[in-house]
Amino acid sequence: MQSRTERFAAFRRALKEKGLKSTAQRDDIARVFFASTRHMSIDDLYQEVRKVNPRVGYATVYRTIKLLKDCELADERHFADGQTRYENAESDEEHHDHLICDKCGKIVEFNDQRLESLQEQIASDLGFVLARHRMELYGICRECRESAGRTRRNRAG
Amino acid sequence: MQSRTERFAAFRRALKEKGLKSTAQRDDIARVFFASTRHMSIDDLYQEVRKVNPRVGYATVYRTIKLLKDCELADERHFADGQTRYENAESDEEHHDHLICDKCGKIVEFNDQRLESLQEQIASDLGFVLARHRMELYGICRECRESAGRTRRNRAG
DNA sequence: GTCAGTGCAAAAGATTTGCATGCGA
DNA sequence: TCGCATGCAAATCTTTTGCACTGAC
Repeated sequence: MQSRTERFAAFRRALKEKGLKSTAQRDDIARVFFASTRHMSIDDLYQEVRKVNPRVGYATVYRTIKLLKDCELADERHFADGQTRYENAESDEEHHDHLICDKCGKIVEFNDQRLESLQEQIASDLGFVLARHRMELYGICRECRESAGRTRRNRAG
Repeated sequence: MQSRTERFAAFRRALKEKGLKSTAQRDDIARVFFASTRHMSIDDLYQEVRKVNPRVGYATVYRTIKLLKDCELADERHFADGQTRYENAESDEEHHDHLICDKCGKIVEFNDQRLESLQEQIASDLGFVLARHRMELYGICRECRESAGRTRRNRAG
C-alpha cells in the first residue's frame, strides 16, 4: 500500500518523465487528493484545495485530476447517482469493490478473493482476458435499517 | 422474459395508475425503446424516434425516459466511458451483468448464480441488506486478441 | 528568456425548466 | 372543457477551451 508521500513522489516523477512542470497548484491539488478521504467529486477537491491555496482555479483542478488519471494515480468512478468521483488509484494488491447504502449514501469498501476468482473464470469462459472490473453493491446498511423504525429519512431521487 | 408488447402494456398501465396521459410521443418513444437494441444513449433514442415521428422534441425524450425509469421499465447505466445509456429493465429472473471489450467495445451479457449468491453473502456479512448491484468486467475479447497478432490497435490511455 | 501552466470567462455538452399552445381524457 | 404534455428556447450544470499573463526550468 503506497503512502501519500510515495504517491506524491510518484506524481512528481511522472511529471518529470513526461517533461511537464511541477507547479504550486499541481502540488497542492495532488497533495489534497492523496491525503483525502476517498471518492471526491471535482467540487469536493476544488473546495478542499481552496482552503490550502485560494488561488487555484476550477479549470486547473480538472486539468490536474486528468493528469492524475493519466499517471494512474486517480481512478474515476461513476456511481449510480451519476456523480463523477475520484479516488486514489488502487494497485492490484489493494483492489477493492464498493458497497453503498441507498439511504445514507455510506460507501463501504471490501475485497473478496472468491469474487475475484469467479470473475476471472466467468470472463475466461466467455473468451475474454480480464483486465479490470467494476462492481458496486447497493442496499441498506444496518444503521439505516435500525433507525428506519423511528425516523424516516430519505434521499432525493 | 417480458415481450416488448408486454412492456408496452405495462407502461400504459403504469401511466394510467399514476393518472398520467398516454400521448403519441410517449407511445412512440416507449415503443422504440422497448424494440431497441440495448444500451441506447438519449441521443440514440432521439434519433430513432425521429425516424418514426419527427415531431418529437429532445426534452420529451428526456422526460419520457425518466418516466420509464420511474416505472422500472428502463435502467440507467453509466459505463466507464461516462456516457449515460439506457436499457430495458430486467426483472429478477432475467438479471444480467456486463462483460465489455476494451478494444472493440462489444458488450456481452451474462448471468452467473454463484456470483449472485456470493454478493448476497458479502453484503450480509457487512451488515447490508442487498437491493441490487452493478457489475462490469472489462477485458479483451477473443476476436480482438486473435486479430492483435496481425494488426496492432491500441486505445489511448 | 522561453514556453508550458494558470485563471478567468466564454464555449461546449448534457440535462432541465418556463411558458404558450396542443391535445387526451 | 380542463389541465397535463409538448416543443421550443432559455436556463442550469458540468467540463473544456481560448487567451493573455505568470512562473518553472
